[in-house]
Amino acid sequence: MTRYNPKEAEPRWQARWEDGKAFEARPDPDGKKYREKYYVLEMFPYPSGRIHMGHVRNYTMGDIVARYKRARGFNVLHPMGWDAFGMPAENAARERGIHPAIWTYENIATMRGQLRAMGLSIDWARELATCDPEYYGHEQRMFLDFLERGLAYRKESSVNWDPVDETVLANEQVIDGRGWRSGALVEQRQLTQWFFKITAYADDLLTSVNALERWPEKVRLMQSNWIGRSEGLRMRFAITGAGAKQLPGNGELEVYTTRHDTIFGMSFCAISADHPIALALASGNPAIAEFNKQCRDIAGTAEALERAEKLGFDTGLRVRHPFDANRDAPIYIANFVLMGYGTGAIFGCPAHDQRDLDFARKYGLTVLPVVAPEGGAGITIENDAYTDNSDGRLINSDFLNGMDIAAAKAEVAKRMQAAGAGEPAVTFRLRDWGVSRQRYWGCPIPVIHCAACGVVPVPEDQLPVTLPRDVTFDKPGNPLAHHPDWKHVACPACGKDAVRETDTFDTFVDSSWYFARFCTPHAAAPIERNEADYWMPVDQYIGGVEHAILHLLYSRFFTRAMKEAGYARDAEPFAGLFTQGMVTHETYKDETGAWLFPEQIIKREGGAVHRDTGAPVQIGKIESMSKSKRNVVDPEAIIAHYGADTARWFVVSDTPPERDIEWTESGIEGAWRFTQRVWRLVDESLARLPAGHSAPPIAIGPASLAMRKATHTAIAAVTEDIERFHFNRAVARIYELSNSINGFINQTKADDGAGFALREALESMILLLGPMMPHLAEECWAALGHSTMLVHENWPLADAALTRQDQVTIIVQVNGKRRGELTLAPGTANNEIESRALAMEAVARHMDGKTARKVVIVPDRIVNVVV
RNA sequence: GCCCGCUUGGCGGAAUCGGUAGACGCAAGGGACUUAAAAUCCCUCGGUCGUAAGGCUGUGCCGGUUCGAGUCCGGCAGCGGGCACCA
Repeated sequence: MTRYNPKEAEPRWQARWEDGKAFEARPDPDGKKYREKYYVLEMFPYPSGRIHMGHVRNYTMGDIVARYKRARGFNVLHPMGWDAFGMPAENAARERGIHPAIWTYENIATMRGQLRAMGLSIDWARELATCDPEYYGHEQRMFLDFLERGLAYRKESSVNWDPVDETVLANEQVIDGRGWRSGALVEQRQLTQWFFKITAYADDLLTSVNALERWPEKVRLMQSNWIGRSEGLRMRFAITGAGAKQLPGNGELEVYTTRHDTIFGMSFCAISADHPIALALASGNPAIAEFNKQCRDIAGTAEALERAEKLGFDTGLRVRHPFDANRDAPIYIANFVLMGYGTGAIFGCPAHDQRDLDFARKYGLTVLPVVAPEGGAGITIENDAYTDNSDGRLINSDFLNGMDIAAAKAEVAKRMQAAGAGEPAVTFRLRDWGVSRQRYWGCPIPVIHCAACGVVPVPEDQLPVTLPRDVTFDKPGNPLAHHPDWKHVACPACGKDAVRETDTFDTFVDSSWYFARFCTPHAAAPIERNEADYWMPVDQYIGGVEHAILHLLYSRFFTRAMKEAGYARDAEPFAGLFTQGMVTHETYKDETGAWLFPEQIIKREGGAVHRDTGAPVQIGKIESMSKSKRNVVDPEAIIAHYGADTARWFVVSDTPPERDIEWTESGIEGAWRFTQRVWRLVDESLARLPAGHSAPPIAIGPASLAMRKATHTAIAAVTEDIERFHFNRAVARIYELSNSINGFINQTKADDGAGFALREALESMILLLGPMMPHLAEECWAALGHSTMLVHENWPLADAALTRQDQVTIIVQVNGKRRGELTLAPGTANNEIESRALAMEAVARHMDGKTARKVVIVPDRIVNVVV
């Protein structure tokens, strides 16, 4: 008996696949139209240095789909690339003095080797890295097209500014109001930045997401909530008193509300600290200026905001109630009103909005309930606003009294419209996408700023605008801005001295179109439509849920923009999406509370000890693998020890792919045992197998027939499970088949057709596990006497005649409780089933001498005698 | 706070349409082979009563619909995720 040695076999098969260009994707092969395309893509990795188990899981799933679809006759595109721009490369430069490009390309080389060792069926000829000018030059080109179409624009916007590092921080880089690296207090700064007009597609992005049937419901919902459509009324109130006309808005305050039914409960209006009126007032009033600044500083830090008290500043201005000339309400500047949403101004109805209520209580404003719950005995408001917006009738509201909420809304909208003081409005939560980053390691934004001509696009023949290589990271701020000469250029329009834009793109821009570039990765244009139209959209996209909103939404926007600029046929990039769960592991701490790596501990009965010192180890929670908690297992070490197939098998066994999986030592051991078991089954069978391609035997014995049935049942089940992404179930079905084969081999006598049945069973099992364990499958396939590679084989087909059961077990119940079973031919008539059931001793016993009141029969399944 | 999801043996999980709850794997226990170990193979494995046959009970908790509920409906609890002054 020989043992399977993955260390030797895996590189050998990888080389053979490569030599045979087995995974090279060609559009429309042989000029024929009958092979349907299938584009499977996993989210490309950031080249951090080494692959982690999350990558192994993600890429194994994608590879299963790719190999399966290939075997089903599809023309499969399965590429790989690198999301290669981003901060860690600059951090490495600052900390270790290594150039971002060197660091990045070294990491790519390492990780490419690791991915290759996994035996993924990838078309490496299409590999790309976003930090390559060959890639980002096309991005710049498309940006200029977007600019021309008004899909990209510049505006001033406030950012989190770290005054020590002289850099803009993302929200998640601000911790307790301080920069994550410098620890300096973060300020809000107004900067002119580039934006993509994603809001232009807000409605389309929202309605279309619901049509993406092959996306998880959860992701569609998250996107819907993120876009956040609301229907309401925009209305204008007259500001009373002298001088009102001089204010922005020409004497009117425009507010947006979705609760116009509560207009009679209005006790104040509030405007944002950035509202034009607030800004106008601030210029003549230091107290207001100070208050506005305070609001902005709080707004910068998400955490502080959470507990922040409602604060207001009474402007002294008042608005007249639109339906009651005798009523008016004060205008406050309030810290909880956002300039970026609606009109930046609201009317406050404390009785029916919690924020308004908190504010009103603090400043002693009137709280008048105007909606009472249906059929209720009146309403009083203490500390909780009545915010139900579907159940209730209007009170204290003049002509609205007695109406339900919907009717009251309609009535108010009608009257405001008639008065020319309001109109229905749809508002989105979604904001335009700010893409400027004050960093070096990103795609340069291809524009030039000229004192005379303004913003001038870099002419096409000067693209790509490449990053200068000679940069220093010895001082804070953006190295591109510090570079002695890179930014100084002649204005393309007038020829005078001008400067380049030194901001680079958010790396989400790079990942918003890489899937399209994969279709024609070497084209001179960003996209070659003929080929791209053939491959796009991605049929199956696979990645982590953490990208459920931003990456996927940005890609959906970008594809729409590309379509508008003529680079794409379809608006939606990803027809099918699967979000896989994370890989978790137990955590370990020593006596001092320091985290320990899994390989530093030994498990003992009831606990664990340190491998070297023998000191007790505390076993902590099972958490997502992370370097900081040291609960990581290195894929390279696992592959070196067990081989790629075992690792691949483990990450799809037992746990449904969308859920978090726990990595365990015993789990990988179990997978390893199965790897060897498959080889052994094949190896031990060789002596008793007939040659390949023999016809089914004319006579077949009962054991061999049962084997054939088990084989075809497994084929049918595994096929369906892979189609539905139930890899863990497919694995279970393959285990069952291997158990059947093992039993078949171990039985003493071989009946008619045994050799044929055994070969069929083994070959089917090998074909079925091929997508999961491709190297082992090739090795077995060759051992079974095949000279061609398994990657070129077709997927096995289940013979319906062999998956049909010829005996069914019918459960016999009395009053819904299981009392026995009948084994009958499928399709047995109901009266036959009934009489057989009633004849059973166990049934008679539990009927207790009573007569059957009713007999419920589900053919081939169950019979229930009710007494 | 709002929205969404989940809850099944010691563990991961299976049960596609309301019809045998616990497939398959892991762990555990017993046995075979072996000088021994490893590897491998066989058996047992929700709880409980019983020598057994066979009962009873059991899918987070309470209630409902149904001949029949892990599955459907209502309520509650716990865990997880998303959003979070979005008017």
